[in-house]
Amino acid sequence: MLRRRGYRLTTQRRAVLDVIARSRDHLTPGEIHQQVVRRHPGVGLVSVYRTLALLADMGLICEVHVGGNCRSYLLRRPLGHHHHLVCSDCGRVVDFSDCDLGQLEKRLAEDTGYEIEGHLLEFAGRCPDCRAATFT
Amino acid sequence: MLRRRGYRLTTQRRAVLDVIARSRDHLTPGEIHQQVVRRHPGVGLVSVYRTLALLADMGLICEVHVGGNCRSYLLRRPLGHHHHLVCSDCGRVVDFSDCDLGQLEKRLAEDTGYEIEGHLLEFAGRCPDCRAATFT
DNA sequence: CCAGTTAATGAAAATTAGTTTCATTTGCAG
DNA sequence: CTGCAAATGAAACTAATTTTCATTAACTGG
Ligand SMILES: [Mn+2]
Ligand SMILES: [Mn+2]
Ligand SMILES: [Zn+2]
Ligand SMILES: [Zn+2]
Repeated sequence: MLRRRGYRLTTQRRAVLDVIARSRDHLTPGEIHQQVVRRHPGVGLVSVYRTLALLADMGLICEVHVGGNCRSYLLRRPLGHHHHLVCSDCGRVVDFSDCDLGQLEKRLAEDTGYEIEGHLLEFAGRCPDCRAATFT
Repeated sequence: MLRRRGYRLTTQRRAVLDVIARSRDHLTPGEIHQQVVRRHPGVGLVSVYRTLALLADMGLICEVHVGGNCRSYLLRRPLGHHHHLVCSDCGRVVDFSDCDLGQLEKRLAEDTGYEIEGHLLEFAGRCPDCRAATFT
């Protein structure tokens, strides 16, 4: 796949991909680097970052948004359970409450054996203002 | 609300909350600090961080998970559009593909005027293994 | 209102994460 | 093979976040 897009197939890229493919967990760049170095000492953390950017860009790896790593906050307007629709251009946020995921949640719980505790749902899009601005 | 939970109502906490409440955007700790300092010079960035942690903990503010700030990756197993169910204990990830949000997406688009481009959906829960481990 | 207690703060250092630069290496097309 | 551009690693650099600790100030009880 890398080749097909004109990227070179280097040992470091192989190694990073190998670690990610082997693991069932999600790993941070640091963790990936640690594992890479075991077999390939000398591989730099920089290359791990570069490879991850590349792979994410190509859609070969997924990001997981667990926990409070993401730092961007706003007031909780409706105080209860709700979700966000965020403008990908200006960042404006609209809240909404009806997500109706109970059906899906129940099925997932049955299929996987997980005891589901909650969910994160966010839509991204372009707000009316930003859309208008484009056609000016 | 702070008082009710036994926390002191300090000027810095007021200030942070005030900035967040005023703004319609989501703000990073740094941005919040900048605005706080305008009216209250001398307030430390540290306090902003501490206050944010507190408020998030109490559920008074929302996090927004936009963009690639979160660094945790795993191989994209099903290559197409899909979502994650993450164990909140050990981090194990299950992929699933049927999210059926078209209905909601359409309604949101109509109600808000946003041109919706995509969504992020993640469930959190405890995997069978971790659940079993509890009852040992 | 006042003093005492103790949670909360700010300065500074320490840690951690991520990016940039640049000389050197290496994959790969020819 | 050879040559060259892409990719790498070391190191410096920037930015974000946490820890430590002496000082301050919010609240409690009188
Ligand atoms: Mn919200
Ligand atoms: Mn996935
Ligand atoms: Zn917008
Ligand atoms: Zn688990």
